[in-house]
Amino acid sequence: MMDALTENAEDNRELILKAAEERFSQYGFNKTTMAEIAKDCGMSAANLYRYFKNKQDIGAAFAQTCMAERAGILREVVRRPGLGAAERLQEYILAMLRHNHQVCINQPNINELVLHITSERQDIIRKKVETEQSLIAEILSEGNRTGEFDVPDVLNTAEAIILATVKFGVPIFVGLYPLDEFERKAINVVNLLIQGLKKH
Amino acid sequence: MMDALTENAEDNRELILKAAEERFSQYGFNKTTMAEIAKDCGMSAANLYRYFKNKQDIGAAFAQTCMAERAGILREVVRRPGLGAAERLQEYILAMLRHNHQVCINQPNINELVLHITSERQDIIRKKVETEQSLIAEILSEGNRTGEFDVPDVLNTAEAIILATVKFGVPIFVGLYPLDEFERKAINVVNLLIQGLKKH
DNA sequence: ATACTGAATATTTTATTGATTATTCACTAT
DNA sequence: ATAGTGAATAATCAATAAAATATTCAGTAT
Repeated sequence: MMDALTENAEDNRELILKAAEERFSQYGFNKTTMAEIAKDCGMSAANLYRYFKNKQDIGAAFAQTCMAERAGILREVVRRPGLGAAERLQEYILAMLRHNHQVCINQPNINELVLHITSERQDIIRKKVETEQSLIAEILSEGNRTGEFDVPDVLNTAEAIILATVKFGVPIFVGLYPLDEFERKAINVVNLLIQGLKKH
Repeated sequence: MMDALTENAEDNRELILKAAEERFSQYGFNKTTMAEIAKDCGMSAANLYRYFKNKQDIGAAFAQTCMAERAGILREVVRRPGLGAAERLQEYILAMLRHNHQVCINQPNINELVLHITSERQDIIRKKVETEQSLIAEILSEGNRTGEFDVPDVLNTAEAIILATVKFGVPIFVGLYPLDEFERKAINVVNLLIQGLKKH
């Protein structure tokens, strides 16, 4: 899979990533050194470069893990049984808002890392948006199927919903209002959107 | 009006503000000194403090001018004759997007200043949001009156529309896509919102 | 009193340097 | 060949000093 590395190479990547994640979340990206990560793995700093191009790439891998965790939480809402489409969309946005809030408040180091890395790795953002677009598309399709919604272009509409709810999923806005006010605002927006999605 | 200052005090404020605006837009906020502004006005730096509490307050006054200019552009759309409510809302958002874009591209210094000042002067932001909320409320009320819309809570809905279109009016997002793609996205979002506002 | 100034002080920015850290490389071991 | 190292180099950070700038103040003029 990785070009010139054999069998346990992937294991080594995992090992390094685990050590790095530990350090990153405890002390932040800038304050953990390659030497520290290497020591945690029982190897030399130079050897890290056999598995990752540079420190930023280790950060990027971690950022992707974080994105995947967020996607997992959102996917749970999409798959959760017993919700109507409108209800599900609202739960989805609220879950996003709460998770975003949590990470920013409780894991500022991680958040800072993700922010820093993604500012130079647009591809990670693109992939994240793509994933979340398809999750919302799933909700919309379900709504179409049950007759609750009437959405002609599911993907395009999913994109519009992401755009319209940017304020609830992006870290920079987190401090702006207390969580409960934020939830109120999110519900307002979602209700407006749902009005536009419904079959009339 | 200003507490202890007489007649031409207001004129002096204007003079200072004009000089400052010139410098700020040409060289940026940080790179213009109080001494320079003072020299442009033919007075000493110390004397500036009779008219403004400090440099930041001069910047804040300028920022408010910029906000007022933006509000003026948006107000023109709200008052423009011969538009349906839905059409007007779309024109409003597009005008906001284009103006935002313009300022960020053509006057980066000004934009930087506004960004910097408003980060420490939440009151200016609050006032801006309030103004724009009432402008959108005007559009919604008109839509209600003509029967095009059916919006029970005009102010609340105006707030939701502002939230949902944040991405088109806030400088940080400007570089994200080329203008025409941005317009396409904005139209998508507005159409979705309009669906939700319409009388059915 | 109001309007203003030059000089004094306080704060911020910039430049410089030394130390830390990331990254590369020549080399050893298997 | 692959996996690894220590040492060299390059890039970045942190501490500090020097310079520039914001702000205050004591005092002059009207």
